[in-house]
Amino acid sequence: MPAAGLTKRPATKRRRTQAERTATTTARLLDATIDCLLDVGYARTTTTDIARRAGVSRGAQLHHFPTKAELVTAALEHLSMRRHAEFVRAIGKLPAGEGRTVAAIDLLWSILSSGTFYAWLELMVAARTDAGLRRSMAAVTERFSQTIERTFAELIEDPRGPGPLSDVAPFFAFALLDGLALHRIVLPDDERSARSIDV
Amino acid sequence: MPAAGLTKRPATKRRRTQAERTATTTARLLDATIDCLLDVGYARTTTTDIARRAGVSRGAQLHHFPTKAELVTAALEHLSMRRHAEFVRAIGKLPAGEGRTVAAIDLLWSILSSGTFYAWLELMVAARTDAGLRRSMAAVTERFSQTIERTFAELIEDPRGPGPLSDVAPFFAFALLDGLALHRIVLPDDERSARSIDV
DNA sequence: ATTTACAAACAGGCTTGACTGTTTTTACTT
DNA sequence: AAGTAAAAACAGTCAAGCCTGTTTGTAAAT
Repeated sequence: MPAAGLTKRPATKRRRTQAERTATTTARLLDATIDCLLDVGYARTTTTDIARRAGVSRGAQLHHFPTKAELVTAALEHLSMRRHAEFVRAIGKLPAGEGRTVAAIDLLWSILSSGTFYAWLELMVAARTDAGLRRSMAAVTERFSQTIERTFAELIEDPRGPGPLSDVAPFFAFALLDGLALHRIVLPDDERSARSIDV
Repeated sequence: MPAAGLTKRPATKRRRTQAERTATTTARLLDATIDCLLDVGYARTTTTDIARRAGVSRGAQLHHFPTKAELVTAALEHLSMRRHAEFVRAIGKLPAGEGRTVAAIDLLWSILSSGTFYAWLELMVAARTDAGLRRSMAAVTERFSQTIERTFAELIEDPRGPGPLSDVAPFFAFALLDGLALHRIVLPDDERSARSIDV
């Protein structure tokens, strides 16, 4: 075995390991894919454009993601991670007081209003007519929802124990907020009063 | 001038008037457009495919709708009509009793679950990244919502008069149902219990 | 006679994935 | 420890196919 320092890190040239190279290239591609979804929507998202935005050659792109479907699926996972990270990060900032439920809803709303929601929406709608994508989507969404709901459940349990409604409440809240975010595409921000009615 | 009977209707040959021809052709094109949106989604909807489904030649299509944008916009109007017609038709079947509110919500839900909702959704999402389409969409959606809300308002006014919440209630209900319909893309029908919580 | 509806071929542009070649990293051998 | 073979990452070009909108031509209605 050679000196560890030489094979792993020549110090002067800093040659990157394969895993590192793969990681950066794929990350750039996935970020670019999501950016593309946000900017031009799924319909006009092209692999060429993605590669250009990522600053990655077409060859490299096709090497890591042979088909567009694989790229999109991977981007979906990536997106889910991002949404989850956003959520977890924001959770930490929650006030410990009693108005936590309202704060949590507001928090959820701010996340849903952010770009990642619309990227998710683009994929969601595309999934409706794409069986393969729909399967991936269902799995990812399922995991994401469970995580969020679990967090919510342990966050809120003050009011009279687990009633018959407490299990549908998160689902309810999610649907409502998603619906509001959906309408916001064509509506400027008004009627936010509807937001204050919750749980 | 020839005999009126001849110009208008030769009886034996039944030559169709220009207006009739236009009407049938455009109707077929618009229906085909919506079918296409439902089947393959906005991303894979092509004008060629629409013409093929409609059984209309490409030339005829381009004659009536010079560009894809015009076709889609027209289809949007057409779709709005259809949704409204569905709603009005269903309204007539409402029981006159006291449980009308719940019945109305159920009604709304059945409409939103139907195909027209998903066609609307496809256009909605596409509109997010298409300024022109978004304008049309906003106008149509606005009109549609107003009609529905007005109907709802005169339908329900039993509980303690117009409170501060009564104006946002329809908006609230719409957002909730849209959100539920959205989730239904990847989820089979469960948690419909959330539906029974309303107004 | 003129306008409108319909038909069909076509050109230009764009997208996807295949293909060929080059550089960098890892694994293996001695 | 060094050298070499294999594998992986990367680069760029290309062809086939598709989509949109144009153009040219024909039939029917006013």
